[in-house]
Amino acid sequence: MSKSSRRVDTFASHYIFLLIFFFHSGQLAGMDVVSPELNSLLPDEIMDTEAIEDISDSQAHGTNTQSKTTNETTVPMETDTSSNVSSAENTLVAPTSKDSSPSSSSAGNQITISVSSTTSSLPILKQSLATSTTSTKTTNSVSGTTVSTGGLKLSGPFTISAANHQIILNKVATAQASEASKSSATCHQVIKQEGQKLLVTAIGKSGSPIVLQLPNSKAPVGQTSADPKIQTPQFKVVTIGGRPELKPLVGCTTNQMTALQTQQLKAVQIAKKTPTSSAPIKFIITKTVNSKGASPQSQVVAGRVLTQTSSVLPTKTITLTEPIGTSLQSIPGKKIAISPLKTPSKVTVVSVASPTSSAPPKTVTLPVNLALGQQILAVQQSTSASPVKVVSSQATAQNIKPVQSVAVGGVSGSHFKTIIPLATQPNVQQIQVPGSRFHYVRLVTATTASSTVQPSGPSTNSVQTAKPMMVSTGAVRMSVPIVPAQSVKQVAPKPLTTAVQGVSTSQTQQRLIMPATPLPQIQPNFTNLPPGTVLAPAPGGGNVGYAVVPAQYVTQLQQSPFVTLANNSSFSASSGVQTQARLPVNGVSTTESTSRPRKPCNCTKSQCLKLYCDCFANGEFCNNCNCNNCFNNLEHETERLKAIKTCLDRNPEAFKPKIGKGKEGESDRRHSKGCNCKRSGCLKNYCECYEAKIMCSSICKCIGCKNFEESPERKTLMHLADAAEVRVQQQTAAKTKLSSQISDLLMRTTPVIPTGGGSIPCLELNSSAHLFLCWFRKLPYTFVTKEVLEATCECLLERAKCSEQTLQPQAEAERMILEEFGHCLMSIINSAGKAKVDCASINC
DNA sequence: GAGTTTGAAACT
DNA sequence: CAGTTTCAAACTC
Repeated sequence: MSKSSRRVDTFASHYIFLLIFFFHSGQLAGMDVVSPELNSLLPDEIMDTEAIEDISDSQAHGTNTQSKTTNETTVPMETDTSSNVSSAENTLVAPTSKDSSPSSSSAGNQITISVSSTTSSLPILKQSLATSTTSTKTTNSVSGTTVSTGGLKLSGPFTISAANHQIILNKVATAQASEASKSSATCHQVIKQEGQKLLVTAIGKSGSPIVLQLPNSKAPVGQTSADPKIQTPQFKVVTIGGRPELKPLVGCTTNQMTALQTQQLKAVQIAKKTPTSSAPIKFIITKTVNSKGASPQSQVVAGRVLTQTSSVLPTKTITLTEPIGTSLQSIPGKKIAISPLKTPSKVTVVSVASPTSSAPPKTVTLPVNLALGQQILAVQQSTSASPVKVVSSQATAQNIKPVQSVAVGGVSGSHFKTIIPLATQPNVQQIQVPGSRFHYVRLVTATTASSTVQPSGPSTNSVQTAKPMMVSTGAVRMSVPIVPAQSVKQVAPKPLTTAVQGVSTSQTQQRLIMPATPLPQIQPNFTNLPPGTVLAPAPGGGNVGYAVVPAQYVTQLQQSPFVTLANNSSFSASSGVQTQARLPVNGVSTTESTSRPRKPCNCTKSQCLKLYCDCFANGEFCNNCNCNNCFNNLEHETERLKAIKTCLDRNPEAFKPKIGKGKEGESDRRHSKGCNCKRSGCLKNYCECYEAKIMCSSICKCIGCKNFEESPERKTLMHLADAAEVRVQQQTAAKTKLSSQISDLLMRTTPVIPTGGGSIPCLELNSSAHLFLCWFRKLPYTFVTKEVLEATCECLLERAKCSEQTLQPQAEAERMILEEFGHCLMSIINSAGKAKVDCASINC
């Protein structure tokens, strides 16, 4: 188990944020804007009954706490702001690749920031880097830094608070948009590639956009000037609801790397080597949240206080590699503590290091995967004015379509910038909650077609799950049950034709959640959504949407190199996914996926959009099912969303697990509603309680229930079931043993052809004799009876004695024995053939 | 595999 | 909320 994995087990309260930016090279322009409505659709809290219960109150209290949590080092929650930076293993890997491979060429624009549990090779940001102090009590945070190594620079108001075990990407500080536009390029966060691709995000109160700039191949790396003029007309930068009251950006200059910064970078590298404290770093990426009634400068995620980074903080440079097919995940307007994990969440920015970059790649652990061309989300409001600049050093020219960035401010006061892709290529931004059974996928559908496929960066992120986490955003609390000690790996080594990358699948459950299409009327109560939900894009449902996508689906997308979105304006992968249901759920945890195999449904009339359908009820897409007229797929996302809404309207807890914890003193597991059995005695699988292998409880309304502890019928059934199970096991074991014995016997009976002379000539058979012997064994035993064998052996022994008495040489003796053996066999064969003929004649 | 039984979900 | 209908899984033959 990796170091990080152990940490996961140790630090269940640490959250890992995985932000994945999907960026298709051809789709750099294909950025989607997340509308406020969509943001409103984002679950304020995702709660699981068990998870909530599992979440001790101690953690629950910390969710809203802010600055005071800084001193709570003992609490493994996000409130823990222990200043031990060394422990923080947040690596931001920004490899820049010049990979000109066809697949990569398109992907070249991708910048992936992924949470990686692997700490080995990645540089670590240490607390030492974060020398700045935030306005809040939170300390040891680095914000508004520009991280650049080599060609790519990531500069902007992101805060890395190693001390808090948090890495926060801050949106641009409150600088007004106009100022931002006018301000020096440093204030803009521009991703510019070859001068054609510019992604601008105006996240945060400040109007200053965050620009990920892919530097022109010819352009010197590190050139981060975000001159709006330079921004090609291909990109429209729209500031999003910058607040006038926001503080001006400070330290926007990203191009300049102060000596202090350099030292910090070094410190980071050093930090990697230094043993870290046990406390994991929590990485939190939050979009600006409406600060109604709340301090705009501080945000609490999962009990942790996210504070604005002070502008004083020196900028950090993070090298980012471009073509990383990953998705940035963030829920705009919502704070998400994605990983409740105890494990230190690492955020790895995986980039293909461009050979041109002289500077060695710097890694900053960030729980985020960034893919250029994707939305930049989850930016915490920060007082720091320093923008984040991301410059890709990709030298390969890429066809990038114009991108519009649209200001989406004004919703609940939340301010965030989003990038609107003009390409229709759907992008999936996967939000991974490591260790949790949830998969959050943000689907961004481009409006323009872009067929290029980007291979996902060979980044592997493994994160182990921990206990259920609770995340609070402002007044919102989100708790996510997490499968204990399950490792979540993100493997995107394969070049994928789809934009989906960075799959994590430790899930044991897959549940659905959100509408993929901007359906304002559909606002499911995510609180009631079952665990294992996945947010995914809806193919036909508009530009941007959140779809509830089974994690399996995501996995399939990632794993399947055959899924292609090319030339498809819609998310055609859905069909492909469905047809690929047999693919392993994920390459990582196949066992898990098989641990809970879902039966294929057989729905015929419900279109799999009612709770009759188990797939739908479990928030899963139908996969390899036998259903007819199935609408439980991405192709019918609209209908599906409506159905979800209908179900939730009818029963807000429709998608909650039915089996939850019972009252105190009762069994740990009980049916949430109880059964209503009348004729089955609750001893058949008709009964949901019995099916769940739990006894009926007081809330059941069953008649003639026999599913209680002392029930003799139940005991009998249990015994029978146990006996049957034992019998099956025994049979299986017997079969296995028999097979092994047969194999072993065959191996033993196979004569060994000696290489040298043997003392027993008759056993030394040449290859011909060996083959003959094999054939002999295949003779019907009726012809090779014991008597026949004895007679044969006697003949052979007699021949051997004769040879021995006549003092014949060994070779001659062997020959004589073999001849005798041949005679014997011929006799047997003749007898067999004769018998066969006789039998045939009789049958005739 | 077809038909029956069963109980949850959906409907009224 | 109760009664009825619909539905698909579980079960039986």
